Amino acid sequence: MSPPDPSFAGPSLSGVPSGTPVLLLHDSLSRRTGPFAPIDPDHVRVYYCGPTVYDLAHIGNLRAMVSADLLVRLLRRLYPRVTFVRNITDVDDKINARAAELGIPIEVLTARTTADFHADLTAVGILPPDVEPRATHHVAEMVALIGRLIDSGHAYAPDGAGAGHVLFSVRDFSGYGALSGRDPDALLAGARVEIAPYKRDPGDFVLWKPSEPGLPGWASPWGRGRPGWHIECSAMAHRYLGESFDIHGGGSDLLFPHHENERAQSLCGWPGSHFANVWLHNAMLLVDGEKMSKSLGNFLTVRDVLAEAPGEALRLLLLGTHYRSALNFTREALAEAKRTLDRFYRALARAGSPAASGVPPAVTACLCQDLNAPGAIAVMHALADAALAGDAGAGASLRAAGALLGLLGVEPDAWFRGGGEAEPDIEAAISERLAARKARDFARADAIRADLLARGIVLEDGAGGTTWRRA
RNA sequence: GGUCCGGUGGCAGAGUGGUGAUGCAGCGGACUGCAAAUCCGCGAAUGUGGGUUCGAUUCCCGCCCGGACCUCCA
Repeated sequence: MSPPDPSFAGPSLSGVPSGTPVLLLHDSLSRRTGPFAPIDPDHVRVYYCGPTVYDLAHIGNLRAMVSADLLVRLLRRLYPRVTFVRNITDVDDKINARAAELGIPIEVLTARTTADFHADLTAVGILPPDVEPRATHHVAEMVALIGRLIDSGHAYAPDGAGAGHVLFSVRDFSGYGALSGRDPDALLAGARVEIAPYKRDPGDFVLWKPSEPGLPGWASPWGRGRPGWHIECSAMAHRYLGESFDIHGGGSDLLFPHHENERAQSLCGWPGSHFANVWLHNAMLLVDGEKMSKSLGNFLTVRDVLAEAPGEALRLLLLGTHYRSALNFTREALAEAKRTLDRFYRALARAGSPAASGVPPAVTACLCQDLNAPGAIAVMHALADAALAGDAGAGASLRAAGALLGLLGVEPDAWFRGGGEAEPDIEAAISERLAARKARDFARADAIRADLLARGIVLEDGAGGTTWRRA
């Protein structure tokens, strides 16, 4: 069976210039995969939920970020302008608790965690968003939105025991539950709903709550307080992307309640708007078959993994499973991803430094099929085969394909030899081994090779002499 | 219990109403002093029972199994 034909241009719609593939995306709201039609084809607008900055990012968090990065990279190739907004949640009870636990100011914790987050994302080739709003910088917008919701009867500020709170009334939004496929009545049966006596309905959720002295708080019409979790995304998405925008994404665990509530707030706050036209949700990442989460304590941080393998290998591993399928992380798969990159870089080295190439249509076509990155990687394998056989053009195509996927960004030499101990020592050992081989002292030659291997250096005897690389 | 998603070779993992990609592993061979890398070749899969169809891995229903969500979560 032959690999996908690299000349295949993919599906196209009439009226669209031939050769321009149509992007198909799976929308969580409609539960269908269909053509993506931007509100403004000249300016695509995307919002993704970013991290709550109280702890190091784990590789499950990273999966959502890589999924978003792939989407945005593809959109930038297909459309002239893309605005990608990804927030930082820097006001949250977990943050307050962690800062108190560590005995450090909240601002120190959030600043440090944000910096760590950025470093981790950079290490796996994730490009920064166009706007990265922080919740604490947008409290005014949240207060304004809450005011609109109260004025329109979608939210209420209870008296008595609930004084200082503002709650969203799920009963006053007929579309509640549509995104997550839930019947509002059925939700009431949920045992984990916090039953507060001041709620009109057990499903009502907090928009604003009073803040104790010593904890972050802002003045508001309802007294000093702090925002609930969901309101920030509604407020910030509106500020930077408008009432209606194209794509909203995040992990599938955010579908309910977070995204359901965001949607309710925004649709009620700006009647007639659509909020997000398409909802994208990536499936969970598992470790040893179990969902990894901060609450379960079984999580691997991005740093844990980067200590074992290059960031690019982790990225390839994450891209190797379609974003809507569960991904079970294993060390074996991480090692395999690293070896795959070895082969790709070997192919690039073999192909030399040819002129720049466009992204192979087959790669774009795969990605346009609801971000089928595994399919795109399969095409890259075929290109690597051709490049290894001496096809310089295939090498250029491989590099271009890698660029679209955020891979193969360094030179082969840096990939194989970057970092580590000084090279003169290695070269000297190779010279000594060469002399031994010429003298047919293979025991000595093999001892030198074994010694280098123990230090992480692999020797390869080729027609052009002996080369080395780091294992 | 409710809602949703999924079960593809030893493993990972795509696509598809008409004899099932790709990678890893395995086996045989070439090359090599031996390796490494590379190349050639080989074997290997659609959970289960029905239905629709000329034909189902694909569409529909039941069953079994797994996962996610059901107000901390990416």
